[in-house]
Amino acid sequence: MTFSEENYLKTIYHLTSVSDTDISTNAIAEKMETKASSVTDMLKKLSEKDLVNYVKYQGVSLTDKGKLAAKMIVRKHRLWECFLVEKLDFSWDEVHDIAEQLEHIKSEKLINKLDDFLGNPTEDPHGDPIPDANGRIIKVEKQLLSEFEKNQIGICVGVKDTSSDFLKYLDKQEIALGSQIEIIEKESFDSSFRIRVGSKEITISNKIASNLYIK
Amino acid sequence: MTFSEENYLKTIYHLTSVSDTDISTNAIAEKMETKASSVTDMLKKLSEKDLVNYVKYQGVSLTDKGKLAAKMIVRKHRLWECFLVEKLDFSWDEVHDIAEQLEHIKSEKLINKLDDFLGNPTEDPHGDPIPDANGRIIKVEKQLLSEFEKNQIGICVGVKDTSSDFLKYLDKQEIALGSQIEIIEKESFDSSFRIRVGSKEITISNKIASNLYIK
DNA sequence: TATAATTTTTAGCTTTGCCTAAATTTAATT
DNA sequence: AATTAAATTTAGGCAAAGCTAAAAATTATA
Ligand SMILES: [Mn+2]
Ligand SMILES: [Mn+2]
Ligand SMILES: [Mn+2]
Ligand SMILES: [Mn+2]
Repeated sequence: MTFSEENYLKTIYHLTSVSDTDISTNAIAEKMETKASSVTDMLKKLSEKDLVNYVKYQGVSLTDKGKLAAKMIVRKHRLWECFLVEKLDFSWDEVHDIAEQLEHIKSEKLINKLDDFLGNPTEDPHGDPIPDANGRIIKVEKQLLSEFEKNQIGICVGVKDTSSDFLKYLDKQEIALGSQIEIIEKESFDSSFRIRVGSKEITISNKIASNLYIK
Repeated sequence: MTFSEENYLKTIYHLTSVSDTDISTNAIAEKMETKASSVTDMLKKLSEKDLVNYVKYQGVSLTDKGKLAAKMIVRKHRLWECFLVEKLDFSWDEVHDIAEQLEHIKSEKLINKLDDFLGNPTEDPHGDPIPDANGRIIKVEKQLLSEFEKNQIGICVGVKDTSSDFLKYLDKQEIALGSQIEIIEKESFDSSFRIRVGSKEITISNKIASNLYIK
């Protein structure tokens, strides 16, 4: 499987986890920052290999084979992110781009040994679940902070947006995975939040609150 | 720089370290298991980028820029091999192919952090030197076992052939880096050797002796 | 329902890296 | 020195993965 094929599978997998309906050519093109015509070409190729169910003009979905392949790539991506943060002392906003490269390294043995070396983590540095060697995922119940109400208290367990900008903003506000967050006030006008993080009280916009997972 | 360009540079670098004259198109083609015409194409491209000095029909050599780039690839290759053996518990005959992939991961920061994580090793699992971040190499004097004479004693510090087959043979004979080797007898007829490794006495062919570095 | 807008596919072109076969240059032998 | 052999390059093609522009299908709207 080529890098490009792997990237398409991963993109379809991620898009599926949001909507669960068939994925459109344009949605894939947008996410991959490529052209719809290029996507069509690749869908034919993936279909030929039984990795996706593709019906002209009707969108695409992963076959079981394709879903497993996608999960294995996600597994590699997230395990490498763990490695970078926990062993090499990278910060969580630096690891994604490097993991985008490392996820394409081909060796079952390598990834399983890496898994053991890291102590078989179930989540990556952004709170996303890591599929095991069989593709099984432990789902953790979590809600967006934006869905919380006044006086509720929770623990930050993940981020939806994993962009470097957002993660650095969280660092600045001293919000990290494991931080306790208490809703002090919810401003009805702009849906911003007044929250307590540790000992500090800060105000965050609704956009921020919509990208923080709380449990 | 593409994977292919990197592989060509690395190959030219390795061929140079053997002969130090200009490298022929055919030599590169043979080592890379490709065709001479493909090599010619790539040499033009590398020349265009000032990575090699290339004169039609006259062979090729690395420019300073090309040599440094090659060393950085070798550095990555060997550091990853160290990682695989020392941290993930791979054996020395399993790591080369995986390192062939890992050496193409692009991130200065990654490789320097990996270097530190491993304790800044100066040699890889096969006894080959690891260039530092500036491309400097600590050369260790070493001779081939085949050049040794009767009654000489030395320590095995490297292997010339790094094929899995040869390394597995050495494992079977319990010869490893650091093993003490004593020449008991040198058979003049076939240039084979009777040697003592640790407490055992074994006979090895000249071919084996010509692939073991001793100090 | 007919037309317009949007989405998707097809057709044809580009680049990279490889190939085979033919031409050219260099090296080795009469 | 002329011829033969070997090495190298050129010419022309192919597959992967991308692109633009045009055609076709689907969806939305008047
Ligand atoms: Mn990531
Ligand atoms: Mn992640
Ligand atoms: Mn190696
Ligand atoms: Mn090595």
